[in-house]
Amino acid sequence: MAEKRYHHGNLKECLIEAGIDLINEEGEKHFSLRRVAALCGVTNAAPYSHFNSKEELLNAMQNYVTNQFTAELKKSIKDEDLDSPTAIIKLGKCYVMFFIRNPQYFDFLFSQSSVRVDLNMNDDGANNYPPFELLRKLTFRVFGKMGLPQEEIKDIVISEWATVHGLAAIATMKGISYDHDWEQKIEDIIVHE
Amino acid sequence: MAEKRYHHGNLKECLIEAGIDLINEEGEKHFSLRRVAALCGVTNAAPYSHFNSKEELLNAMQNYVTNQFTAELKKSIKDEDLDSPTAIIKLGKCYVMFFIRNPQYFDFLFSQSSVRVDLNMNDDGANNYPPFELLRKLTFRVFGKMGLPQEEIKDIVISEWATVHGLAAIATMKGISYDHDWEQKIEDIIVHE
DNA sequence: AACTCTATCTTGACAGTGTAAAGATTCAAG
DNA sequence: CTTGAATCTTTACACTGTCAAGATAGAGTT
Repeated sequence: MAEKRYHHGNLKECLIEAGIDLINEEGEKHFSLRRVAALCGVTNAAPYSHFNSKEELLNAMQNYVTNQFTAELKKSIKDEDLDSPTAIIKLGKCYVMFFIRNPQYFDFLFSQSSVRVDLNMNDDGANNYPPFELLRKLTFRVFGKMGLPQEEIKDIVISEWATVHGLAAIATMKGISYDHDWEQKIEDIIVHE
Repeated sequence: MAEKRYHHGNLKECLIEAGIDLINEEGEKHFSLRRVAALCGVTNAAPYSHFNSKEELLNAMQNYVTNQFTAELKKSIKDEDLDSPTAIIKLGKCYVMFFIRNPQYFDFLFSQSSVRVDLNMNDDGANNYPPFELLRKLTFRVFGKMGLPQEEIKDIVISEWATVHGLAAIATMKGISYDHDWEQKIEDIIVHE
């Protein structure tokens, strides 16, 4: 039982994590600034010392989850041969399975999200959405080695992202019934391209 | 100037259409029952004569838009040869372009939506999400004629849906920059499979 | 034509929300 | 020890979804 102090000491991070917990347990619908504040043992307006609005806290929470997502994606290709197509398949499978394991996160991350991506792929992709950037770099590496022209690879990148993102969207829809093993089926579908 | 009558006469439909207008103009964020009621020239609690909750009105609005979406999809393959793969491409292109023309609708229809789909495709698909059902029937028709086994066609259906749904999701993200012609690119990507 | 029933809309209230302003408390630097 | 900045509380306001009670109007019956 932590003693009740005037200064919380770690409120900013506590708000972010409590907010994510709240979304996991009750859904974004029942999320509110005041409830998150209460969960951290703090009053109404305390969050405004760290965030200028509810939306800013939600953005911070999205970044937190996105970092977690990106870390898992990176780990999924850690021991793979980065010049082989199997790495792309591993990455795509991880993309979908992350949201099958955490269905709440899909809507949370992508509905009214601040994902930034240059689909023209002209610049260095520095401020692109990190999961997309992982997929983009890996795909250019693999298909570049195979001698495919840049423009064709661009189409492949978009196609790959659409496939895995679409599969994640479908798999996490609330009214979906599916008896089979997603992990297996996803691999079949990705490989089949 | 409609005279101010106690009974609106057409409130239910008026609420649905005014609600959709509100979402188109200000986004789901600023949608509220009271504002929609005001737009229809009616007070706070009037909507409760036609809907038991805010969520019920939102569902009705989603159905309204989904019907519009389904009608456009049907029209897109009206003059096509339903045994040819080109029909599938037309349908898929229409799926994506609908949301590129109406970006607000993607989040509105699919975030926390009540889409119902049996991906096992065992029953007759009677209460499946209509746009999916269009794609499913058409695909079984085309690839059935080509002699492909049922299980393989099932995978193709899911893959097709994931692709067009994913493309729509990506194309309607707020932070996406893309200089080329979506309609052309989408066709390339769908055909390439 | 008068009456009644029912669907529809209004009024007023309540708890919960995001947010702003003003004040209280603590901590760290000088 | 003092002072200033950072952090948290208190209070207040407008807005929200929802409910209960009452007002109104139209449709059907007699």
